[in-house]
Amino acid sequence: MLKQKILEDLQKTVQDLGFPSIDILLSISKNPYFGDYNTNIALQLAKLQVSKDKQKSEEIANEIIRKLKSFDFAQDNFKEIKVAGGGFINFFIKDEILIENLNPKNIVIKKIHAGKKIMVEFAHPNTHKAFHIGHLRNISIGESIVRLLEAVGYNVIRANYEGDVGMHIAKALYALLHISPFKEQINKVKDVKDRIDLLGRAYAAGSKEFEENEPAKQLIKDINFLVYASAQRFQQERGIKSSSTDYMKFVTGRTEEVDNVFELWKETRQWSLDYFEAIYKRVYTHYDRYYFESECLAGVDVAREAVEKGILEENDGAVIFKGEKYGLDTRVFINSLGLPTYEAKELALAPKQFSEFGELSKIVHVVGPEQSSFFKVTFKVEELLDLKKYEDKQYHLIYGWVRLKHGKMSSRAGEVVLGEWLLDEAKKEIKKEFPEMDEETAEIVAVGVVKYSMLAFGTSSEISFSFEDSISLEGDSGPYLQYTYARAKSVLRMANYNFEPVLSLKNLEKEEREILRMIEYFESMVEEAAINYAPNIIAQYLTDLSKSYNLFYQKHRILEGEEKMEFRLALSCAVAATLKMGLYLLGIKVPERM
RNA sequence: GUGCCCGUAGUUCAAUGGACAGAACACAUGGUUGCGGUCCAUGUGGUUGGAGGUUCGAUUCCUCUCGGGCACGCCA
Repeated sequence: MLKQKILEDLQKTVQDLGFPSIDILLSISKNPYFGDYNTNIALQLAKLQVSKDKQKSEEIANEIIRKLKSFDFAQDNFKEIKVAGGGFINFFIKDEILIENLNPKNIVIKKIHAGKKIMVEFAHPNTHKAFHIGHLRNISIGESIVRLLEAVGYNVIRANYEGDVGMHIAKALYALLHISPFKEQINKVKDVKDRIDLLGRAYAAGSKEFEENEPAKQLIKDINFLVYASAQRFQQERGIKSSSTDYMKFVTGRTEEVDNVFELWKETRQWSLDYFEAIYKRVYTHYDRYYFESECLAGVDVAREAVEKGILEENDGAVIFKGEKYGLDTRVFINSLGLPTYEAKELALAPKQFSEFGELSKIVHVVGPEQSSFFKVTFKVEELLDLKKYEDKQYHLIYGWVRLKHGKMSSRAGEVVLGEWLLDEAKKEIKKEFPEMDEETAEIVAVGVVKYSMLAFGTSSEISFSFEDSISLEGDSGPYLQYTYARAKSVLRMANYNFEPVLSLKNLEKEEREILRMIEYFESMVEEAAINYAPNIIAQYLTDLSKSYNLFYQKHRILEGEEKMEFRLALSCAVAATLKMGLYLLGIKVPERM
């Protein structure tokens, strides 16, 4: 974990030598031939000078090295610092320094961002609708980012914004109120799953009617107003400021249904929330704050204020933002009926988020790419409303779509692949593959399979999920990492290892040193992954670490020879600890046996 | 029509303007009956969609172009 210190010394060196101050990039070396760390700083500095020939950057590199070597730190930690490749500076760490990393108390991540508070908003499923594999990826990413940020010291607030008003709900409620057999089944379903199943079928039936049946369509629109009225009543009962709008005046048909709709909305909304809660638990997630669209109806009032300030404008009876002069899209905040759109609700949400937990350094919204235009516009409007409060404080973290590789996209819900189905299916496949495995381990591996597949790629890239690849113990997969962990633990068990590392050893084998290098990099990998919101960096790192360990395992015997054995057990212990911590950062559990 | 994202080995994906573009899967050859079996090694495989430009240096930045996805005043 020398990176930070090397950077500090480089900074000081550059300053002492009178070079212009620049951002110093210290990279880990993929190839040990280029040392353990390297920097291109001399090339960068040469660029800033008049002369551009190669000789110059090598001269600068040598000058830097000479100065660097005068510091105690360099004397103590490196067996060599040398220039190569026309100006790169390569750092070779002393073996005994690397070995110190085996001490468990050295495998820690410095909380360099301590004191900062950040909100990560993720999951956001809509009630009355399916929880699909996209939500699963969203949660996998969100949960991992939360853990990464916590690891580097952030105080993280976990938030979830769930849609509990809108047309999709009106469609489901319509079917539950007016279509057989749904209306008869409402009082019969008691189990969470049966209830969610009924909601899914009701939503499908309601959507169909909305498309095909004109009178039904009108009725559904009325129910939508009643849902808004219900949400308003619900929040007022709990003392939350709602909008000043009287939704009842929009209802064209019978308004006496309002009590029915209110009760039904409240009841079925809770069904969804109970179901979601079970899934959150299954994938090891929880939230500090659940936000609901129903508590953001006052966004219409914020939007109206924005009209008075000249930020939004009225147009054809609606309230819109003309984005053209900012290079953005035009978007509707209040529709011509007077209902807030998603945009207006966001204007009510943001002030809540920024006021409830004290000073936030940022809010990260984990949301799909299709919302890109939406966020650009709402962020801009919020900045226009209060620049100091919102500038650079919000980030839309895009996550890509999930498809199935051998794509039967069908599931019980019809159009989408359910998240729970994917978890269950993964578990089934694992049990088929490992008949001896106990239930608890199978569940841990199944969640690991799904989560790893969701995290191993860049967050914004679309992924195609393949059971075959994901479940494989070979190569790039969750089980491969879990297996490596279990294997290391098995050896430690067998040796009754007492976790007291041996910190001296001469003549490291190549494979041993390679593992030590990997462990040396762990901390900076975590920092990099946290800053860039990139769990895939950790996934890739853990795979590399596992590969190094398995190679070593194959070539050398651990339980053999006094001194070697102690060292190799310490090495195995450190690998296991790093794997466990790394997998924790991905939101994946490790089985002690598998 | 406008804007955003993507295009890299047969396949799935990496690579903050840097060293020979890296892994995994698949394929070929070989090692290991062990501490844990589904482990390991080596090899084959690339005009980074195409054409220009900037740079000592471009997968990365700029322009054009082809192909795919998404969004763009009354959904969430």
